[in-house]
Parts: sequence; structure tokens; C-alpha cells
Amino acid sequence: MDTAQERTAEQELPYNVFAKACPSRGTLEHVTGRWGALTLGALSDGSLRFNELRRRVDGVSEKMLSQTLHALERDGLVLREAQPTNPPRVDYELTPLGREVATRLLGLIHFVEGRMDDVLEARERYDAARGGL
Amino acid sequence: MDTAQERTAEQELPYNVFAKACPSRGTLEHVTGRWGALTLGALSDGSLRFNELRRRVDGVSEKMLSQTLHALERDGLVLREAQPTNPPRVDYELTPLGREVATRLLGLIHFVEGRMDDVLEARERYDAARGGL
DNA sequence: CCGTATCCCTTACGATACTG
DNA sequence: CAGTATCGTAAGGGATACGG
Repeated sequence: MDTAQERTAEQELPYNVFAKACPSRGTLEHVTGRWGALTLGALSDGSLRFNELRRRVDGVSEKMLSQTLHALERDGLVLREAQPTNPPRVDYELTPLGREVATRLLGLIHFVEGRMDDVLEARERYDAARGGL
Repeated sequence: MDTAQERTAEQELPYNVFAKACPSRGTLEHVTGRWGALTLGALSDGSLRFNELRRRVDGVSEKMLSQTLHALERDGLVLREAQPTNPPRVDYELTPLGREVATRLLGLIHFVEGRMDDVLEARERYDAARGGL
């Protein structure tokens, strides 16, 4: 048996992202994926329309933004509100669950942004040690 | 000009992941990417050898694990320690910076795992509303 | 304005085989 | 054990055009 002391109060959860077949892995990918993370981050300031969102998430194509929003809506993280006006107006906003995810995500994003100098420095060291060979 | 009131006490950081050309976007992708996130998560318990890591991150191929580790090492998040023994032994562990990233990442991972029931429920509602059309 | 559909290219990825 | 090399497939993703 393994020393229970070592496993730091780990809950026996039904979902484990490290297991290949676990559905949580798919959701994590929606959340942390290239466009998913940025979309959730952008929406954390409040609701946005499709094209507003598209401008905030610099570089995303219509296709990928649409696809990303569908996945996040399906997972219950984003709410889509279409108003039957003309011209049409559609607002996207985070659900309560989505807000919790976005908060954690933004913590990570801001941390990475704040440490980019260290990262860039590490890269130079790595490249210097390897490129010189 | 934009109303300064709207921008909620936002620091003027030199790096902004929402900008297409910012290097922080690349690092975020290494960290949150499919295998990057799981690798960092697996290493947060302590150092692991290549094949131990491979078993923990269920489903990763040798190629992708190797590639992922190189990217994380280059960004200064993972430390590689090779011992010139025979057979060779190589240990991977998180750097202090890597530990901070992994902590935030695990917070997100555990949160998602803990809310998977809500996510799965949301999916059923979504599919029921759409599949029935 | 809000998307979907199509085309097409590039990258990611996995399987396998091989080297130190 | 710890990887690298090569190959083929599958998915990601951008551009454009078009529909509601």
C-alpha cells in the first residue's frame, strides 16, 4: 500500500483528467485551448457581441470564434442571447460556472504575462547552450 | 479617447496575451496546451522519469511528450537532469516558476473535474434543444 | 450584423522503427 | 531507459463567399 501521508488529502473524485477516456479532458481542452482561453478571458469583463469579441481576441477567424463559442455554450460556460431585431444583435456572456473558470484562467494568464521576462531570459539561455553546439 | 473609468484599475503591463504578436501567447499555449497542462500537473507531485511521466499522462506518445518537455524546459518551467549512468536515467522536475504555474493550473483542473456533472448536464440540455430539431 | 458552408493548406499527432 | 527519425493520417485553422 502507499503511505496515506504522502497523498496530500486527495479527494477520490469520479473524474480524472489524467485518464485518457475521461470527459473532463475534453472540457479542459475547450477551456484552455488556443481560442477558448482567450474567449473566456475576454468575456470576463462583461457581455460582448460577436464582432466585439472578434476584435478583442486578436487574430481569431470567424469560423474559429463561432466554433469556440458553440463548444463553450454547450459546456454551460457561456450564455448566448439573441435578440430578434433587425439588424440582429447577439450578446455572449459568462454563466456563473463560466465566471469561476474564467477567474482561475485569468489568474494564470496574468501570472504568465507578469513573468514573461523570466521566460524570455530562460529561452535565451537554453538557445545559447544549444545553438552554440 | 476611452473613459478611464471603464478600464478597471488595469495595470499597464508590457505583455498582453490578447495581442496576436505577443510572445506571452505562445507561452500560454505551451502551458495550457493539450499535453503541456497534463505534464505540468503530473510533475507537481515531484520529479519523474521519462517513462513514469509517460504512464501518468495517459495517452501521450513518446514523440509528443519529448516535444512538450523541450518546450517547457526552454521556457524555464521544467528542469531536466540527466545522469550519465548506464542505463541512462533522466529526471524531470518543475522549476520554482514552473511550480507556480502548475499550482494555478491544478486549481483550474481540479475545479473543472469537480464541476463535470454540471458540464455534462449542460451538454444534455444543449443537445436536447438542438438534436430535436 | 451574425453567422454558416466551402475550400484548401498547414500543423498536430500517433505508430513504428531505430540509435546511444 | 531515453529518446530521435520518418511517415501517413487526422484535425486545426484561415480566406472567402454566401444566407438569415
